[in-house]
Amino acid sequence: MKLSTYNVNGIRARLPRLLQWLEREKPDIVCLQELKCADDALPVADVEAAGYPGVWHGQKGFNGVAILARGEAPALRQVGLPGDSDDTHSRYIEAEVDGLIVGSLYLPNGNPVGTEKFDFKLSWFERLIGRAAQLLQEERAVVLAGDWNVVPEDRDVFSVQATAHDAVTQPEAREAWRRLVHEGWTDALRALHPDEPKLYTFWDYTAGCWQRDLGFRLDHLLCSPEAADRLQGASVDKWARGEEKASDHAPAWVALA
DNA sequence: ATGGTTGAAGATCAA
Repeated sequence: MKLSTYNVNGIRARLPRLLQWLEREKPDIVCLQELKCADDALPVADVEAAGYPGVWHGQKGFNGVAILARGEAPALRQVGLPGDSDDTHSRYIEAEVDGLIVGSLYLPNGNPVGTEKFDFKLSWFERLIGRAAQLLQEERAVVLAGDWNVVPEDRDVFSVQATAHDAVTQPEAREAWRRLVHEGWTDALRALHPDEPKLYTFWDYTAGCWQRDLGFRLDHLLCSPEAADRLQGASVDKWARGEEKASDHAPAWVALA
């Protein structure tokens, strides 16, 4: 079973690329982020026609997450994270597919540091950690996949110096990430590629970053112990970033037994 | 030269 996560950066603008990627890679389960599209404007019929029914949590303008499954509709478990009645962002959706619990998440970017946006990032992260703890208590196979907007370690970004003031490298965000991982989650990409320096999943559109391979590792798949026991592979579909009209993120995936 | 690009919205914001 192959589970992929893909920040599409606008599903309507990206639909041809998304359908091309689904056809080529044939993932069994797909977590999408940054739909940037209201629920009533989502290209649900096109995605279903490609063989992927899904559960969707759209939002006009920005955010938006979904979970797709090949051939069978995911069973929706939860939309949004509890704990903040003022949070109107569509950044979390959770479903069950073929016995696997799947969360698709888009953690707030948090730039610029020192603003309420960064505070929101950290508070949202705490709410996610709370949900993750509940999931671990179920002692089932769970994968939390998405755009975490966190660079876990210095080696996961092209330049520490150039990104020193970016919200994705801040110590507070990394501390939250480590605290979550240490609860018992496996960072699948890093676990299966412990010595690979460039596990990048995002390359900025500007300044020729893609052409020069100046990337970030921002998209992660965290596996519960029951899912980690089934880990057979994990990688990045880097080719997708090089296509015409590509998202600035590449899909990342895990293969589970 | 404080640069560069993209998407969605709408005359900017978020990334």
